[in-house]
This record gives sequence, C-alpha cells and structure tokens, in this order.
Amino acid sequence: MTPFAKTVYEVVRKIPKGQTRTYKQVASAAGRPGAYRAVGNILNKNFDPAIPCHRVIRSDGSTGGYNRGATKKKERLRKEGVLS
DNA sequence: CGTATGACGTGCA
DNA sequence: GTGCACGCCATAC
Repeated sequence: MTPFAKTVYEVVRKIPKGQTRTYKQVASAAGRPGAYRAVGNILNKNFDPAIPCHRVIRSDGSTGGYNRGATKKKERLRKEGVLS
C-alpha cells in the first residue's frame, strides 16, 4: 500500500453519502492534482467494500467504471439520489 | 531503469 | 453531441 493510495482511500472514504467526487478532486485532495489517472488505477485494484469508490465519478459527469461493473455503480448512485 | 497499462481529462475533427 | 488522439501519474513487470 503506497502512501498515495492510502490517502486516496481516506479521501474516498470521507465522501458523504448522496455526494460525489471527481477523480480530479480526489487526486487533488490526495496531494497529486495531476494524478487522477493513478487514482482510477488504484481504485480499480481496490476491492475494499468499506470504501465508497462508486461515489467517484468522471469530471464530465459520467459514472466511469466500477470494480463490480459500471451498471452496479449506476444503480448505487441512483439509489443514493445522485443520478436521476 | 524502461516499457506497458488504466475506474481519466482535455482538445479537436 | 459523439468519437479519436495525446498527455499525465502511479504501479506492475
């Protein structure tokens, strides 16, 4: 576990329910504003259910991907009222 | 150390 | 509005 990944997990874990954060925002909060690419890479390798990684979406509003399927991610976000 | 990969972002056709 | 190509950063090999 690298410090960067650890920070990313912390930030993602701190995301309030019903709210979403872009990969850019997470990367910025993690201390690497330009490492949004790495953020996605890290979350992709992460399978810890304690981390609401489904609340992290793309800057353009797209849900992006999910370790359990993009569809599942959409379902979750919709359940939380983030998506219509 | 160098190359390849990926849940991305922005720009341009 | 959609699709493609290039650029960026951390990891894995």
